[in-house]
Amino acid sequence: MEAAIEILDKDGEDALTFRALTAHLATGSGAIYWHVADKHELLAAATDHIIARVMTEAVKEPNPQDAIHTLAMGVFDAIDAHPWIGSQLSRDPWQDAVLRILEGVGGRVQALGVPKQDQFNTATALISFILGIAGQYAASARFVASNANRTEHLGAVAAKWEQLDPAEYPFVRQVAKILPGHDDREQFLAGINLILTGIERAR
Amino acid sequence: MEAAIEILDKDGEDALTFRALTAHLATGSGAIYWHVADKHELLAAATDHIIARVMTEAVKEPNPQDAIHTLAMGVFDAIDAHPWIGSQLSRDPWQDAVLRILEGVGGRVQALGVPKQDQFNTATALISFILGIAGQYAASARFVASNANRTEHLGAVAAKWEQLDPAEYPFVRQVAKILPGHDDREQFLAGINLILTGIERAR
DNA sequence: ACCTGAACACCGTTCAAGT
DNA sequence: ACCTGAACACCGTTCAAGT
Repeated sequence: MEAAIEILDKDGEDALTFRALTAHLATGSGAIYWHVADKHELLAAATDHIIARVMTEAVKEPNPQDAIHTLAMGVFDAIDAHPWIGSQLSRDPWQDAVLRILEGVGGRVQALGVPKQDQFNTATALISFILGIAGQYAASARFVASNANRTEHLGAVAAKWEQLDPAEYPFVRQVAKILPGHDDREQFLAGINLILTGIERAR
Repeated sequence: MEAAIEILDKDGEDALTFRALTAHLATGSGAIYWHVADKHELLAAATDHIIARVMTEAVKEPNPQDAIHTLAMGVFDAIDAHPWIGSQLSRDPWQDAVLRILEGVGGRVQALGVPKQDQFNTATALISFILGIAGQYAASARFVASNANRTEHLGAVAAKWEQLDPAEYPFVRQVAKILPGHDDREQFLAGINLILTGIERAR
């Protein structure tokens, strides 16, 4: 598990192959298959390994709104530190790691006083948003390895957006100016707050 | 393009290989590579092909809230009809198809009267939620081919949830009862409405 | 019970050679 | 300009054989 995470963190998700892992552990592929059913289970276990730590740390917060914040930011930071988690989370909604997040979010949704029949839809809405961000963030990370060429990459995307047809893409052209300077973290928090406001209002 | 979509719809995303496509078109792999850079571009083009149609159909609606509804449901229905779109959308946030959705959503967010500095975060929050659902829905579709064993599959998931430790997973155990009977479409709409309520309130 | 590692059945992609 | 298809450099997974 640790060896797998090490490879994923150092060289990205494509670098984790059974051959790379067997080389790293000086073993045969059969040895790994004895402990894990397939590659998907390997990735899911590695993801759960990290998310589990994030969740237990976020448990302390007593205020439900704040708890959802810390919880969501915990997931965000985990994805930031290990971008491959983002792809894995958005790939399979029923893996253990997602279950942990659902429990954490769901508990706070309950504490928020959301009526019982709305709790499932409310919690999964938050989860969907978080997983959506996860996938997007992972995709960005795949393009840009270092933070140095991140701004460069966003600049290139923005330049492409500004060359779109003004009649067809007025909005995209307008936000192209904000894109290179925008803060992912703030953007994520804004989304969480939007949903929290919706929850509060609906209640 | 049509041949690729045909294969994807009939046998799922794993079935689209260059070998399957060349066999279907009675050509060589080089012929495809002449028109498309790589597999990712092929998938992105196929996705854009379908999303483009959805978007132009949703343009008519004058009321911005209703427009966001039709637009989101259009994407949802497209994923329902072609589950591979879900994976593809959540994989790359900067592909053409996502840009189309962003423009559609962004325009309505503007029409909703959201202050200029909040429009980007608001529109991308909606996009993130939609892409999050896209990934999850595609994952479900990967597990269950027909709708017949969908309920069966959800029942199995729910049964697993109910066997979790009551102390650690109280919320998940509680919603396990609702899971098998729940309606994805309604769940999706509830999420959209939650965000729309948040937008309205913030304004 | 757990590990070895060759072998199998695939992939995406390239590129010299054709028309 | 566009296509052919063999060849390359990989994959995940299996399984007889070992300890």
